[in-house]
Amino acid sequence: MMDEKLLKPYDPKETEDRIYKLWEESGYFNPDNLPVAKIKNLKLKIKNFCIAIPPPNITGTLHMGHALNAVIQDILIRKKRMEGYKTLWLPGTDHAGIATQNIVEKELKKQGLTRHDLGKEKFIKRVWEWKEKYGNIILDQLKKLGASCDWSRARFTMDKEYVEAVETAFLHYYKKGWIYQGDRVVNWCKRCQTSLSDLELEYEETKGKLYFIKYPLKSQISNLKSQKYIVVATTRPETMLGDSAVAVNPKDKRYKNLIGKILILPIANREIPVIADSAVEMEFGTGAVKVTPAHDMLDFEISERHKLPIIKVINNYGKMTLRQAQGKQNKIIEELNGMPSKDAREKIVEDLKKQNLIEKIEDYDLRISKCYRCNSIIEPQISKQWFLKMKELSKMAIDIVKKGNVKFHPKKWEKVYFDWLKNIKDWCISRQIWWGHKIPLDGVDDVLDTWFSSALWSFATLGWPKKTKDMQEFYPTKVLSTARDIINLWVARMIFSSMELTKKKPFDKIIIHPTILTRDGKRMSKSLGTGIDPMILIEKYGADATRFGLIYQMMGGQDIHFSEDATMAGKKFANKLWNASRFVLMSTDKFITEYDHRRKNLTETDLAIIQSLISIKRSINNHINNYSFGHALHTFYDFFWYEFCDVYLEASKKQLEDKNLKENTQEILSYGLITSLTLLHPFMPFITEEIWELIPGKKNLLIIEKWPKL
RNA sequence: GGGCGCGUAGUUCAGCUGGUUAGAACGUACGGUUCACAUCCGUAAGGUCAGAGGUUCGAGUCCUCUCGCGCCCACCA
Repeated sequence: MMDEKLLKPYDPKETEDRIYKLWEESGYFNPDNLPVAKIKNLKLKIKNFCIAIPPPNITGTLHMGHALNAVIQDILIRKKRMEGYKTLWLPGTDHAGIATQNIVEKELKKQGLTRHDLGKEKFIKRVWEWKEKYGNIILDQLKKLGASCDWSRARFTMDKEYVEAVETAFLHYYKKGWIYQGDRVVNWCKRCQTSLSDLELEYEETKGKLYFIKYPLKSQISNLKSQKYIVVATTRPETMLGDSAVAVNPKDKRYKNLIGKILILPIANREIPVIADSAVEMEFGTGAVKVTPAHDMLDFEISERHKLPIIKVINNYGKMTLRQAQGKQNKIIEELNGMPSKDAREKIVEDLKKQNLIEKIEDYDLRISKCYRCNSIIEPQISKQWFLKMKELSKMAIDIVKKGNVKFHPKKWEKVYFDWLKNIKDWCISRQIWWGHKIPLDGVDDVLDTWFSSALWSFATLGWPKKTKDMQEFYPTKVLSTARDIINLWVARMIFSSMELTKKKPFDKIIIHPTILTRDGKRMSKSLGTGIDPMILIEKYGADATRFGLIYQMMGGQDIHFSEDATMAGKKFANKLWNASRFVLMSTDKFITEYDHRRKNLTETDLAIIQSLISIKRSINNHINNYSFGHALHTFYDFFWYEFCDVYLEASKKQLEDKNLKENTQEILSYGLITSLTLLHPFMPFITEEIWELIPGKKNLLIIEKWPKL
């Protein structure tokens, strides 16, 4: 008897939630419930396969990149589960320090409140409320996509056990002497009121000016009578009040006789020395650089070498603070004090012009740094921060990839990784925000860089530092699939954290997936309105079609110029599959998973389709193993539509009427359909499982059906 | 300043280690379809493979240069 369902066209909306529930109730997302986990025979070595999801930030909802990444991981997981591995996909979310704090602050602002109005305790409570809401939305969205994660193991980077892991890691480094506190010039965000690491900056090219300023010599030099001053070039004249020297390159002949001489710093009227330091580029500007240790990283390093005083002239809010700056009290200094640094620049330049101390002003293209979370301009600023020594850690991270024990796919991304690690500076791990892991030392208000905790993700989620069964079974994990923009921010740090803390690598392979751009190749962005919401695609076309659309366009490592047409094609394809299945199920009630093609009495058409099936099984299997998901899906699509449907199904109509051919034809139809559903399941899990439900004679859910024999 | 990637039909892309008249999808045009599917089937038009030079019996595929587009990194103030 035909199932009533088969009379209607395929409806993803009616199907998907029901099928997902079926999976959840089966318990098979949890590796401990899989048939393989019940095997008692000790001789059989159970193979494990684990992926820890890159935890989405709780700042909002999933975007297309998350969706693509989730589908990639789900394909790998579903295939391995069908291959009989004890398979775990561990889900979770990230507290995302600054990003989340900012977004909750924005919410408060709508009510006219700041975080200071609430106070720390109440504010943090608010953030937890936000987390409850959005953390769950994200997990629900992953479910909508069909992600077969073990939700019973879901983790959050600030849950109780995770806090323990973070503290253990910190203390481990601390005891080793790798964590130290010190005054350094760091990237300071005036809005977020915190330090940021170099990786947390974004850069913007802007048109600026290069100011050439004359710094007069205190005394005339006998053999160089014409020399009355040194000209320095700067893009930031307002910082000059904090200068404590002018530096030149020791090899620079132009300034040879001036090294050690004293200059009078204009406006401040302070005496500063001319020093020699090889960090100075002779070719740039005039070859003489003003040294402002409190507001420039290079200058700070120079000042350490030369033991120069550090004079802070801009405060944490970007305003001039000139108590230390002046030599002699003067009117201009008084006026400048408290002024925003931007205004101070104009005022200073104006005054220098009056004194005839500006030689020239040139147009200059410069690159300004901005906060990656709030887009404010960064103010390099001296402050007391915590640092983690990178020397040993970066070496470990380099070695394990060099040896080939951790592999990038595509391989070219190794270079990005190596280049960063080779020139790495110590990691500033403290942040002056409220939302995050507290630095475990008494009396410290700072929190840890959010990436410090993310760096522990692959093992903290499995129970580290405890010696859990999960750590034994699933660590190291097998694959990390992620976006290229966090190779250093996250992947590299995960690798060295793991090498040091667990003495094992965190994963074998790193898949760097394509970035999803708009059809015109622009960045998808919410604020520009160029983004596409994967949930809307699911609503319109269904989750299978959405998955299809993403993967179908994922050819090679090339970025995807996303076109909704592919999603629409996915919906059409789902319908094609549905109708073809209807036809097969109306024509036969056999259940054939393997077919002996050496059997006689086959028509040419029979032979051709059987040979195609053999070849696509192999091809799809290889493509998935090589992470060529797009190619795998194209292979399946072409086979199923143009060979199985257009050719074989059409031919079968006549063959079914022929008594001598009928049985064979039925068997081949069944074998073809069952093989197809199995191969397609990792890509389009809902519809394949739904059709599977209708197949007479099936024993399991498709989710644990055996992957076809090659 | 350094690095990476891309430029193939109107559009989005395949084309692996160089080898027969360069492929697909979508779009377009025309035709068909009561028999699983109009979310269908069939037919057709469309490309000096960015440009120049080179290696080769043979290059979209390898090398060099040029042009165009995109991305990343860097302490030239």
